[in-house]
Amino acid sequence: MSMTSGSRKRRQRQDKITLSDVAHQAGVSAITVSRALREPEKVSPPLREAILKVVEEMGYVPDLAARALASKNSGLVGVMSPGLTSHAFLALIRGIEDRVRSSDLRIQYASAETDTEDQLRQLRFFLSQNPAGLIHVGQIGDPAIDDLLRHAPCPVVEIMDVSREPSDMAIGIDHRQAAKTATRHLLEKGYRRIAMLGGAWDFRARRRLEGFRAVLEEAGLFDPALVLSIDGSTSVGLGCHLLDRLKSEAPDAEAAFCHNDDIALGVLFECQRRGLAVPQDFGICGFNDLDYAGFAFPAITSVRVPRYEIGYRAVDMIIRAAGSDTSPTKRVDLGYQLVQRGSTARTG
Amino acid sequence: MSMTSGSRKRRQRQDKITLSDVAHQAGVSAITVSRALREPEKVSPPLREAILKVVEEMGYVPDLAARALASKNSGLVGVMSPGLTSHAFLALIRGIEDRVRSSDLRIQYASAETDTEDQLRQLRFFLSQNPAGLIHVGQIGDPAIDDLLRHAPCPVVEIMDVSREPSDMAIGIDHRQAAKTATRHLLEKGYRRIAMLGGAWDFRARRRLEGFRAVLEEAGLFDPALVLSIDGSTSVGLGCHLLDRLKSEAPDAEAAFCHNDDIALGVLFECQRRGLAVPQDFGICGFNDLDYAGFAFPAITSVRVPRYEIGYRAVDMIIRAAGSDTSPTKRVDLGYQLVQRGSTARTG
DNA sequence: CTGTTAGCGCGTTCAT
DNA sequence: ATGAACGCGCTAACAG
Repeated sequence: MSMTSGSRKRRQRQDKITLSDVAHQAGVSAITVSRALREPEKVSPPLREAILKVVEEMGYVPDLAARALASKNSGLVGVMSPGLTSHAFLALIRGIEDRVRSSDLRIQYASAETDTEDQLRQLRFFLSQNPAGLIHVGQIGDPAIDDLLRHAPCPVVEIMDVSREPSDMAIGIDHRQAAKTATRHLLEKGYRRIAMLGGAWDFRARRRLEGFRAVLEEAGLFDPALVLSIDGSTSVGLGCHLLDRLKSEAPDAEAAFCHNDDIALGVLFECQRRGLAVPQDFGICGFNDLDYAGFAFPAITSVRVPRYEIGYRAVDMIIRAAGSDTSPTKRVDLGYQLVQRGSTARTG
Repeated sequence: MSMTSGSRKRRQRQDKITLSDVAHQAGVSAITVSRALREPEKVSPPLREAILKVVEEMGYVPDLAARALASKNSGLVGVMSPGLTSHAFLALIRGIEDRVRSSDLRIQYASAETDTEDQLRQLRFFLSQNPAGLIHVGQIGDPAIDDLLRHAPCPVVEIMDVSREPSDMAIGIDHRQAAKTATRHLLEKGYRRIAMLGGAWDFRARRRLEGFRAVLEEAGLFDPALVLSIDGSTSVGLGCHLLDRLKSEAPDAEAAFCHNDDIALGVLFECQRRGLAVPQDFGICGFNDLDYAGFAFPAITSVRVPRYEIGYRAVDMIIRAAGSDTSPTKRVDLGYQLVQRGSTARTG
């Protein structure tokens, strides 16, 4: 046909249109075009319209690198977490994007691995872009990461858990308390040999284990043999595997507080496979209250975490922190909610 | 205590360390430090080490905006898709990140909404950063988006489906063929009244519908009343809802080819709730083969898509396209695999 | 192998 | 309300 797409593209790269191209065409100076774009109210209406028309015609697109360099303001907010792509973060990301849409900020995600080295790599990478803010899924305990966050030259919001003093700001829930509520619920339903099944023991999972353990110890029912997990990421398959292990190591186990809903779902399937009736023979409580929890059969009791709101307000906190000098709220606990469903609805 | 974190941070922003700070300290010129960092082999070993030591001591971090501006090379690859956070893209993102790790590229994700306007917004945003490449989950049909991609001044890889001529390059599978295979499988298992249950009819879903329809029409079994969907994103809950509707509108329906595994799982749950035996009374085939498909009870038949490899090789294609002038492979079909499991294992 | 010069495209500052 | 000069931090191109 015509020339290859490759050469066409290469050519285009050369004729990049700059601010002064537009200015020249419109018969004004570059700075006026710049203002017409960023601070329209500072340019007289007729001129403004004329400029915007030229911008449109020429297909001018501002160069964000140049803008960031000149203004020392990248407008970039970095969001970082291991396993950011997990189902549980979907609502979080929606919240973030919704809040960002009406601002001039932009978001960049980094789905780091769980190891410290990779997280540091990603953090440094954000820092090299003069970020306007950082959102970090507190998963820490690592002093090197803490240190980097504490010295970051921008607002930092640690999200999901608020049970400890944040480097800068934090928003989320108290995972220790949430676990207590869930565990008490299982006790109230008459379960006694209660297990905790989970995956990687990140910071939040450890907090939940603390809550779980505290409640059961108070009741004189805690048994470390009922706490099962393996390293690595959680999955439905892992839930199946853990129930298997649990029932072979402790056949009398009669309920499980699960690390998340994926695990809970796996446990449910494995119960079905083994002919264990849920909730009569075995009770299941998940965590996060993902969309499917309410639709499983039986529906899965879970702990609802306000993930959308956490994301929305995390961005909000960054905007506020950048805006005013008055020190804003540093720690926000949004609370959780135990959603009781069929998987723990044992009667008698 | 001491001063607030806010003022501390503000101070830090001022003492940003630049290349010439390091150069001064090390007693060399700025460009030499720059080279020591980017092209170490061009600097004599002793000098290089001395410089890197100073870099380390001063905590110098390169400014990517300045680098991008000066070199006209941002090294940024934009990944864009509606619903990027869905469970199905987890493996894709892993593949992308794994390939990128050994390169000097960096990834930025944009999880656009499904509407054209938002997608255009995100695309323009990428383009304003001089991207080194674009990865787009072909979901199109929209001429405005096609046009933007075609004229992008960088390599563009459309991923997931390869059933049509790409703007630039494409890698994925043929969704039409995949649907044919799945539908034939249901026929072979003896199902006759076969439904297609889905969510948003994006490009790939439409392709699958074509394949589904072609096979059933050939068998004289296609019935438009058995194609059910609603607008909006898919979910387990939607799967439940659709089975409900299906059984009330067409009580004799005996199998479903589902838009994805989420829908399939919802259908499975709803069957359980209704006391419909799977696979005897009702057969279920999903799509994607997410991790849980193999662990459900019964395990769910699904179509495995090589998502990890698609991500990995998409980045690879961008790197190759940027590297050589020889025009590389434009369209790569990675193939799919029907994974037969219990949910369609009807005997007789 | 190392340094000098020049400028990437834009926004800030200060003038008009 | 508009513009001129300058520099952000870095690297390309050339020089030595």
